[in-house]
Amino acid sequence: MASVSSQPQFRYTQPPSKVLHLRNLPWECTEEELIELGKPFGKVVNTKCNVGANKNQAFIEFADLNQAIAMISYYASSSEPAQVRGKTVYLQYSNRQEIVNNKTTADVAGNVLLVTIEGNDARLVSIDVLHLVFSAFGFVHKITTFEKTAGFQALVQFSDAETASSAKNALDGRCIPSYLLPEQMGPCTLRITYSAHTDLSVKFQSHRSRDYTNPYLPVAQSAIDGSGQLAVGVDGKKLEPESNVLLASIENMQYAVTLDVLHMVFSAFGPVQKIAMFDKNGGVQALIQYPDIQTAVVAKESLEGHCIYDGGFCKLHLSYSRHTDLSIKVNNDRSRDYTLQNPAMANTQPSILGQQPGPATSQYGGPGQYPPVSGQTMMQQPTAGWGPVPGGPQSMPMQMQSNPYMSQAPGPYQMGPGMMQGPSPGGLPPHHATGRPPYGGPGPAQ
DNA sequence: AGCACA
Repeated sequence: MASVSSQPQFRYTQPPSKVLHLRNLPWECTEEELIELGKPFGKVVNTKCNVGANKNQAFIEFADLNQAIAMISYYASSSEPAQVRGKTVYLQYSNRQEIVNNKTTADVAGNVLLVTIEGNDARLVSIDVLHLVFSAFGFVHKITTFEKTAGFQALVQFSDAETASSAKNALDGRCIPSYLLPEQMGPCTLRITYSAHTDLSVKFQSHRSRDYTNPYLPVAQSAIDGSGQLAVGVDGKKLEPESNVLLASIENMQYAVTLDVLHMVFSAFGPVQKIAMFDKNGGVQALIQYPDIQTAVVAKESLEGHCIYDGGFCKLHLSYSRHTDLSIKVNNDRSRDYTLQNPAMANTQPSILGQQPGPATSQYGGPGQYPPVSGQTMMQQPTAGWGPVPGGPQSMPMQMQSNPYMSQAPGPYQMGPGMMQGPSPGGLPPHHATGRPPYGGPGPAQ
């Protein structure tokens, strides 16, 4: 009755192979257990575990066919079945002749994790947020971040593979909690595999790499803040990947935000060297380049979360760019290099706008001062001035300055150092604290 | 308990 012409379905009909197929394995059987099982019969040259939908199958490949035959023969006549952790394992010849591509480093557990951050804003995830997230599982020794075709990735080094495994198991496929991210950011999913690395090489503390084990490691220039202090701490406390280039995204852009508007807004804090605008994720973003980091820091601290126009319109979100020098190919309505037409102005010459073509010329065609940062000045904008953001993080320093109630307080000096950078040698005076216009120093240019 | 695409 039984036809012998059909595909072999029973183990007795499988032709011998040096690859054995195992089933009914315990959950997450390890390679070591498979090797132990096969070792009495010959040399195990390859294995693959966690095969199949239930992850309870595996393959063992012997160096020689006779070794596979020996194992099958033994258990075919043995009163004791093959077992792993006390669980009976069923063996048969595999219908494959070799195990393909098994255990190539990537899924061998190690102390270093390769983390891919997925999401539109993945590259805005700071190394500090990553540190915070992974520190929940144990001491994080080092983190490096980098950009690959796979996206924004990080290597996270733990003491040992056990700690790394617990972090991987808990975090793989999960999103970074939104409260750790800037509010406009979309979800960021973590994809985690083991890295083949065991010890990362971190030469500097910087916005893209950290060594939390070495307090004496030199700090990269890009990670030093305006007061010359470390913006990074080996304890991971106060950390900002500061840059002289700001990335601005504009939320709720009910009104057109032009290059000139941005230039005026950001010039309040110092000379703007370059601006590049572009569309991203259906919104508008811009990169604004200052000559130095401290100016960018002040601008970011002052403007973050605030709106260009009253009513919550055109809310600014600022982060530090990884750029340090923008490449402006052409001056147009989306990008401009303000240093080209008058190189001197980057340091001293405030009358930028008067030399620019375009509609903004009329705004500051006169005295050539950087616009003082006050509500009044901002009100010159088409519809409104700077408005406090409803429910925003804090009120604007410049509004505090013009607030009559504030005059009773001992001035802006009560504001913590976090609100603005203190004057540093050759740096930007805290204009919105003192009431002086920025760059109103000796010999204001006319 | 019955053959893998990472």
